[in-house]
Amino acid sequence: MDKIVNFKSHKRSCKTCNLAKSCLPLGLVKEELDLLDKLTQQARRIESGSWLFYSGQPFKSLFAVRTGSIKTMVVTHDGESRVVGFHLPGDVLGLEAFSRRFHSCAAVALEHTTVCELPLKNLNELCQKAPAISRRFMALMSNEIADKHETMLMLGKKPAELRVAALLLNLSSRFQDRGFPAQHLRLSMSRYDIASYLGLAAETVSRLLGQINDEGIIEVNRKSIKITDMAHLQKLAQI
Amino acid sequence: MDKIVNFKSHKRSCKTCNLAKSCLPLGLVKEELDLLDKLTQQARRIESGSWLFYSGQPFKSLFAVRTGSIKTMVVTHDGESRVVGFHLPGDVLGLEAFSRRFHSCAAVALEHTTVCELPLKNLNELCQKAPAISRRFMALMSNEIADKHETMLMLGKKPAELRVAALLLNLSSRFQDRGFPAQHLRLSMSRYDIASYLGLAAETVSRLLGQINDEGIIEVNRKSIKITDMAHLQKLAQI
DNA sequence: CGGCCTATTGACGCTACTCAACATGAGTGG
DNA sequence: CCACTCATGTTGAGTAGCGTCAATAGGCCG
Repeated sequence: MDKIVNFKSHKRSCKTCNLAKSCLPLGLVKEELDLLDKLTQQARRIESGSWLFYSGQPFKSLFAVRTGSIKTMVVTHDGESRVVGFHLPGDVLGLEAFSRRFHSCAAVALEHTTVCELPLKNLNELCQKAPAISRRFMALMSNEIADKHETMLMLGKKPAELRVAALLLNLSSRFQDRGFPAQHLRLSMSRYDIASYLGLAAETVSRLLGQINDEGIIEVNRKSIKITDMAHLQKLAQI
Repeated sequence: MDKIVNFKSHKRSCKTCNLAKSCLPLGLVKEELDLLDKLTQQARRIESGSWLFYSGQPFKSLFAVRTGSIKTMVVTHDGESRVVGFHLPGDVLGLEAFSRRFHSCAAVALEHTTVCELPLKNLNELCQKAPAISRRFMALMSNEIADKHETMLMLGKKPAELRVAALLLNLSSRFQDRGFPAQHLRLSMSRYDIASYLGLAAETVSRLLGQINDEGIIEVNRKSIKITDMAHLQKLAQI
């Protein structure tokens, strides 16, 4: 019951990676994947709590999560930071830096994590050679914009219980997309991270997880969440 | 004092449009602009309050605001809607639909507005012919992601006064980018729109505008805002 | 001039924050 | 293996900020 979810993708090539259906390679043909493989660097390991990139750092590479998970956060002027996203295997990071040439958020590993690195240097010519890859990038970015819209919707004045329920469902469905049971989650992020992401206090998150637990909808045990009444949870999240 | 700001760009070509420095054409060379011009359709007029596109509509075109202003909003399952963005001349709309092939938000004119239309149909080959245009799209999207991060930061647990001050400053600087005085704003959106965007109640927005007015930092008169103490306003917004 | 929509202002209540104490688990060293 | 420490999570009490409801005022249109 400890490590319910354990993303694995030992393959070194995009062509054979089992995350290909959600990651960059989606929809690309063999020739394009070959180009992509040539560019992709050896996987990089990141310890829990250490940075993949930080806010203000020059934009050198894109990253794709291979195993583990990562949070992205923006830092306010007074030094405090807010979580703006949780990223699972197959997710691509760094897209927000294309225009400004430096990262406008920081990425921190939530656990032992490995990522694939795509140096920007060769990315431009890659896009030129294979327009499909270019379109794939646009699709990823456009998805991210739509995602942020969803989140903004939630952050604006929705009751706290709804927010927590919505996050659980979001993670659940993303786990499922990656081939894992939708009913069992292992939250790699802390209550503080969740609170920051949802615009709540950590105490409130803790209280509400307890409350939803008491209502018999989920079973909470620290990082482990078991969804026992999916329909009811969806009702809480107004889905 | 009524129509302080009145964006004008009568030219029909991207090459001569006075918004080119903030709009799509930014950074493109003559040949690329010619391609863009060939694609761009006759400007379209939209009455105040009517739709440019709505949520769920098939993705057929991108739009660039020429004159006027537009709000984008997402609709929740229970029918209520939230504003996710305000768009001024030179802003490009519809980028969130690239991936899903349908619009995930709705766009509504806040006043008499004209837009340039770029049909998706020819967009793909355009990107292939001129990779710089493709890169420009990516830059616009990446900017939008970074922008949404900023907004999410604000929506998460910032005091109401800070949110209002931050929005005023955001609009002010965007007006200035377009060659208009930073001190005079004409808000084309209603208090309800502002409230929805900031995750507040309309009454709260009204109260806080009044409060900031009483503090001698701005002069509010319905839609017209005059910023009299910029430094103080920036302090309120913690910038 | 009259009706309508938007904005303002006031009173009240509730949600979620803050501060604080406490519990629990993970990691460490003896 | 156990005791200790520290980080993380839980629980409780009190409170402030903002939302809700309601009434009123002001501008804009026909």
